[in-house]
Amino acid sequence: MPNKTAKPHHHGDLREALIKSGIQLLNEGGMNSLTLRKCAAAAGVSHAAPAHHFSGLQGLVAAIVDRGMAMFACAMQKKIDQADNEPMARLLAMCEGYLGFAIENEGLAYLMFNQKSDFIEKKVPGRNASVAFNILVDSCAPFKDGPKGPLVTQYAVWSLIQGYTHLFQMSQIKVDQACPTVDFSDLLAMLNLEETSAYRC
Amino acid sequence: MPNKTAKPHHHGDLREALIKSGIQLLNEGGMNSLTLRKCAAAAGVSHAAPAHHFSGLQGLVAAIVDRGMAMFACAMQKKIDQADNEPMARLLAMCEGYLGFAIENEGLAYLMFNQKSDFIEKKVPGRNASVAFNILVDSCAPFKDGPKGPLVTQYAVWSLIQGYTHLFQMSQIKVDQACPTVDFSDLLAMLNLEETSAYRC
DNA sequence: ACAATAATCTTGACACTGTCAAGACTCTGT
DNA sequence: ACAGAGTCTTGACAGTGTCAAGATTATTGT
Repeated sequence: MPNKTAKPHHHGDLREALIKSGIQLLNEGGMNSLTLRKCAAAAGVSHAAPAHHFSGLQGLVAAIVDRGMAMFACAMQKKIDQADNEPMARLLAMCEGYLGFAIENEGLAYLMFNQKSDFIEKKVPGRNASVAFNILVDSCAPFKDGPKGPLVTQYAVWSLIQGYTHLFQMSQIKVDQACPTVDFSDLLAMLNLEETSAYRC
Repeated sequence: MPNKTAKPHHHGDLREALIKSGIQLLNEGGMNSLTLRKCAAAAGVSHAAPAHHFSGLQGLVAAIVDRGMAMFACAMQKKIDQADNEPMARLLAMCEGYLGFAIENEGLAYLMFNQKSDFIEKKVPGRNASVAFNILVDSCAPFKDGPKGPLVTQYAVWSLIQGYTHLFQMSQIKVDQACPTVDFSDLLAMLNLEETSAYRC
């Protein structure tokens, strides 16, 4: 009879374990620490085992990105829910969730935000990526459309927060001691955002 | 006597050749195509030769980034020089140079923009990176400072163009057929930029 | 219940990578 | 001319992703 206390031949939930190991490796040692073999080792499994759950490294990355997107969406939504029920406060909260997630999950966020999306070619972005994207869209919805529709507002906010996050990650935004700190609310305040006359819900 | 037509033992300008090969590899096959051994092969030299010119792969990358920054600064300056002598036109031109460079040198730009800068720790960013950064600063100079000084304007513009470029590179901005194209001028127009009353030169 | 099949994991191999050490070649300055 | 510095080659090593073959376990059909 099989000894249940000893290591069983089947892991049980290797796929999940590999994703978790991968995220941990990412956040501990950055992009270059994410390795199929290290994930396998962390899960206590041989180096070729992951191949049966993901199509190579690319497959594992895709799964990790999808998982990350779920966490990302959660982080933003949580901030939004804590904010005042007022469009600008909620938009800022969304952005703070965006940045906060990137800071707290540096390696993971780097991986996520540097994935070429299949948005155009396959028209099928990851499920959780869509959830995250919709949070951004919804946060922008209460504001007046630009001359070319709502996309202008969305892209402006997205570009601004993504750029700020990116510069932050690349340590190009100095958190200086001398001059007053420039935080994201200062940048957001520079955007010409007008709320639509009527609150919709 | 040495036969000059045959391959000489000394390359002549290996350092330069490696940088050029590296940039070509980057723009042809993206980040994962940049390899010390491939650069060496492209320069017709053994796999360990590069070590005498750069401190490993990291050193080659640093040199390539520095070279890229020079090209980047050129691209922006060229656009600025072609623009009307008017602050907003020049700012937009700078941004178009920024984006244009990233599009024309996809792999190189990706590498450059994803390098963690030593701006804070070593206080010494690459020489050419400073040149490029100063072009951005100068382009923002004619506009009124935010409540916290000129940094707000700089970071707003930088974040916006960097974010837009990044999203573009990641194919997250759809160049759609149905809805009117959102280009960067639309986003820049959303920024609250007021020129200072007096033109300074 | 039991055999066939599928799923899961291991082992071993391969090509490719960066890096190092040792040595061979070539140029330069004196 | 010669010594030394600079430049490049060769060979080796540990990691890496990926594949193929096989061993082990779970599931399914009858």
